[in-house]
Amino acid sequence: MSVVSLEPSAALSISAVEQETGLSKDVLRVWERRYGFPCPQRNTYGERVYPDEQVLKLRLVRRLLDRGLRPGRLLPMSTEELGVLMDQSIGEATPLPVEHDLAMYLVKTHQTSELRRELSQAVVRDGLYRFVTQTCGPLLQLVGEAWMRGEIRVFEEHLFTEQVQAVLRGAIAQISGPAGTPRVLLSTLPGEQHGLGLLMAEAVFSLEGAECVSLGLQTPIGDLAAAALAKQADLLALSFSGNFPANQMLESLSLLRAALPPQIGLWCGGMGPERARRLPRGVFCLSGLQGIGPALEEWRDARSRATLTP
Amino acid sequence: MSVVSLEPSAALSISAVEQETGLSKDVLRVWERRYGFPCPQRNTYGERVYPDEQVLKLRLVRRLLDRGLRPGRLLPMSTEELGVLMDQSIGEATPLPVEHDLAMYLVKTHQTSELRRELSQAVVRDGLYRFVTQTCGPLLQLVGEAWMRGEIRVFEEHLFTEQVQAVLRGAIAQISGPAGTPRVLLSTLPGEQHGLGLLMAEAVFSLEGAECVSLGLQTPIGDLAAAALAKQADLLALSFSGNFPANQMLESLSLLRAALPPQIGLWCGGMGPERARRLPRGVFCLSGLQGIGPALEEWRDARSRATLTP
DNA sequence: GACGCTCATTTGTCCAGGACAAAACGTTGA
DNA sequence: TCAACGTTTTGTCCTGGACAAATGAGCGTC
Repeated sequence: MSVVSLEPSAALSISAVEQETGLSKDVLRVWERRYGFPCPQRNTYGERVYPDEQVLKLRLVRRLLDRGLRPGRLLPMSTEELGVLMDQSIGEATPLPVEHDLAMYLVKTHQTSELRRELSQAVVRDGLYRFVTQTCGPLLQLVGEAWMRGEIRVFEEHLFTEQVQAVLRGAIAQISGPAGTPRVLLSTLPGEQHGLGLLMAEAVFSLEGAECVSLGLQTPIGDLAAAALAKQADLLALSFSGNFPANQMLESLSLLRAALPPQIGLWCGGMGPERARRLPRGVFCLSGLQGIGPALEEWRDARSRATLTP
Repeated sequence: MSVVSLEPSAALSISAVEQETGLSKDVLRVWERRYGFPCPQRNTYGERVYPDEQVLKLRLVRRLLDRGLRPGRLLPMSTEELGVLMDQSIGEATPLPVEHDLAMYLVKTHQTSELRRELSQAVVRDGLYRFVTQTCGPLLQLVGEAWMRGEIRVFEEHLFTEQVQAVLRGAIAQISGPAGTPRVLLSTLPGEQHGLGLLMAEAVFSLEGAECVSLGLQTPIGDLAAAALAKQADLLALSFSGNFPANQMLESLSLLRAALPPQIGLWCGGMGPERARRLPRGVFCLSGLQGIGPALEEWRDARSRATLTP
């Protein structure tokens, strides 16, 4: 009945592995039956006990699954082969501008206040738009990749996130005016843990003259539709990180499109939708933060045309 | 294979109920076997389909479980009887100051910018300390209770949370100095979704002259220990909402206490620990936000005594 | 009355292995 | 390039039995 994982190098129960890897118990068992991996030992009571290396491999598999690879192909491979695949899909480490190098250094040495100062300076120096698109976005990606390569730990990513969030929220508070068109409702779907993408989008939307109403993270679908109506939003914008399960994203977008009145636009952005082949009808995919400006322009054009020629 | 919950009044699959209620599939099935509740219908494929009312009742049961009651007693009861129990454990609805009434009205009518203005004014008028302890805290509880009674919807709570968060973060940014004693690391455990408690604590800690480093929500246990060492924290402060599973809280706190060097204090606060009978040795429970000041004072006393008489 | 012990009961998790829908894939034809 | 269709892969759900851990009750001791 003990559930939680404990000592550093202890072997884990099936529940603990479920938590660690995000793979359900059913999946862990059925993989073992079908592919022969994982092949946990058993304790005295016949319960599965997963050695650390297998958990590591499972985590790798999980990441590659999220990138569209399939279990039947991945599970027979060795940990090394999986590592190679992973490197390929991450791509070459891009050469860094100096300031990004500095930021990564500050993250790795936990110099949070210095990091925040650098970021704040960058906002003032470059302006919010360039800060978001050229500093924030790339940095976020760098940190994410460094985490995947195991170069930084979770808490270091958290420290980084907090600093960026503080700077961004401060900047947004300054520029957001009371009114504007269109009125944009921002949020993420349940399960999405990452909020920086949303915050960056809010910054750019505000800069482009839209009125932003953020619901924060993880709003249930029904509530998104209800909120859009209640706040009389023109657009509903959703942010997806790269880890968000692709199936769930597509399914939820379909449901949401159906639940939403047709005149309310449904836009989405982030690593999730950019990797998707095709989105449901009536769902618009923003191509990066830079795509927000042109998209808004087009929306306003269409709107004024519709108003002028009824 | 379809998983996600959908239309407003649709009945839910076992996976959806697991997500909604936090009760595992195994538990849902074994309760049905043992107590005859829940008693879901079946779809064409023989899969369980849970009507809304049963999900509602399960949610109630879940809450009461977290308060120390036991399944064998709760499950045979009717929804009404459970409601009575719930009311008892919530306590009488406290009479509201007028300003809280106004805030609740603004929440229910989705007047977000008005709400934010009111909150900002309150900060300036009453000072941050009184704002946090006398406005923010009680309001948060009111909103939570209103949600439990079904008076407000999830998205309305989200809108509220965003406004409070914005105001709090703005205020914290202004007061937080670079140094101070003790150095406090703040976060929540994985699974904790609510961040306002943490933010309020950060505000009070900062006001009391401590140096705050926030890790944001949901930091894994191992990373909390690592972060405390890396940032040379004096205290690790964790926030728990009332929904957080009591068992998990106690178990995690034990683990954490063991993983942390003894000279680093482990403090916790929020609805979770306040209801707990007894916490693990070496874990200190803050009694509300007002408890932070005295606790810090005592910590500083103990510290200076230890330094003076080595 | 506080504490420690044992024993019975309650409760959550785990297991096995079968079943089946939905997603992904591959092929064909327009 | 796209649509339609059969095949394979894959995740989730099912049943019902087993058992350890948590809880509570009863009892004796300090």
